[in-house]
Amino acid sequence: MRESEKEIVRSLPLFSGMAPDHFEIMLKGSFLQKFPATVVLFSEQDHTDFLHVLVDGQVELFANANNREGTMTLIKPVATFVLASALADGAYQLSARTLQTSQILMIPAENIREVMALDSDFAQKTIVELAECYHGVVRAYKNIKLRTAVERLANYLLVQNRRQGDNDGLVLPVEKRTLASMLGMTPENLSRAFNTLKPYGVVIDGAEISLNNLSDLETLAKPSAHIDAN
Amino acid sequence: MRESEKEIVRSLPLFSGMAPDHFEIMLKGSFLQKFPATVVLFSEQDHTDFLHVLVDGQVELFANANNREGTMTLIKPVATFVLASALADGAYQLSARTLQTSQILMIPAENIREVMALDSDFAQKTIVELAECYHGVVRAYKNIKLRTAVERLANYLLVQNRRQGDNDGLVLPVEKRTLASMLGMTPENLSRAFNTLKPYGVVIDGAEISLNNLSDLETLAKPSAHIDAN
DNA sequence: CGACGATTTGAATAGGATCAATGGGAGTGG
DNA sequence: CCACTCCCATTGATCCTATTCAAATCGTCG
Repeated sequence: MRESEKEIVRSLPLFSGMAPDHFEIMLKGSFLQKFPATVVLFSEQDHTDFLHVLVDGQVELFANANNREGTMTLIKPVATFVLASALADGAYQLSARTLQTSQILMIPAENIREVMALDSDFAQKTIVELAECYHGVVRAYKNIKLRTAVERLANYLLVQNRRQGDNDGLVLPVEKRTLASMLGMTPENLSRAFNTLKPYGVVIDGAEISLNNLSDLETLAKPSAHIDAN
Repeated sequence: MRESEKEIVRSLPLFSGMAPDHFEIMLKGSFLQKFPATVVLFSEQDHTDFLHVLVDGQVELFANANNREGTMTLIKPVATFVLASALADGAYQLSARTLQTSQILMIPAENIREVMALDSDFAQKTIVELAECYHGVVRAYKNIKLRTAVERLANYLLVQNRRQGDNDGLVLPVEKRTLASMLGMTPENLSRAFNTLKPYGVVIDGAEISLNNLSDLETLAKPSAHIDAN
């Protein structure tokens, strides 16, 4: 693993502020792996002893049941995933596939536990990270339970617009069918939802979306600090 | 706080095995409070510095958005709740109300952090508890995203049947309207879902449900170890 | 160019919500 | 003890949202 890659990992809030020797203990036995796009990394029923860090690329976490499949979340670099599984019983709860060529750092869960015992500051950060993962799922759960498909899309657009610099527009970071699955609808329904938003100033050109009437869109979306992420 | 009540709290996996003096540190400044039924304990936007332990009674966690309300989960004694909020930023993500007269122990979050630093075994248990909370929400999220209302009800009945001793029947632990909200449907739709399940051996008599054809019900429900809790 | 998959559109259907009305229990007060 | 009230639960009718199936269009890439 190159120094530059180490620095990328170290820049995560979870690892920043960690003593260098603790960081080295953690990386002992870790390995950085490169995967092509569209590869299934693991399945719900699998078992893991590694914390994963997506260093580069894009990963989709999804689940299957009753012959249906749904995207649960999208991971963008740099971020950890399956933290809870690695720290608890080791059972993945979700399947994962790469959406793009991706580099993933695998850290033995045992190392995490070892450093947590040595470094109570890191233990605290791990707790906070885990708590944030929890809140993330709670948000997603509220989103799908309390909003209609059009509302979910409208709020998604508002969040992306904010993240991409408040330029009254955004570029979709994933294919529309993946977005549809993440928002809990079919691709056909996503297409119709976009049409429904046209009167609210939403103009679609492939993956590029313009938002020409934010205030109307917000009136429809009713964004909530308790559901929508930053 | 009585010794008998302390023992109840101590019986939780999170606190069992904790050294007595650590347990006392944790309880310092804690208080046990009694609430009548139908009382809102806190709201989504509130802020907390306490871990809550439901010692007796029943509590519903719910959320509001767009003039809608939905039950997120039901807490039954003895269990902790809002662990993630207490340990992280202190923001509740959910509102809570009592469904019955309830006794709740409030433990200062600061105490938890203090004992975690002293006792790495407790820190590890806290992590595991938090990871299990996370997995619980992921299960709920998959449940609502991948199953229809009838399937969710069928699986709920199978889980309750198992929990209540595999006696081909069960007693609903909550009012049907609360169950409906928890399963993500209207009371009317729950009523119809029960009717849909009649051909599968489901007989309803108030809160008492008989399951007279488990194998057909399972065929419909397609229970999954990755969604349904134990 | 041709093939393949993603996206969009249309039509029909299903799942679920809403509105309205009725039945049924539990609790209250006379 | 009984009547009354209130809220929960059920049923019917209708509407709306979203899925399914089918077909056409668009884009990308070899």
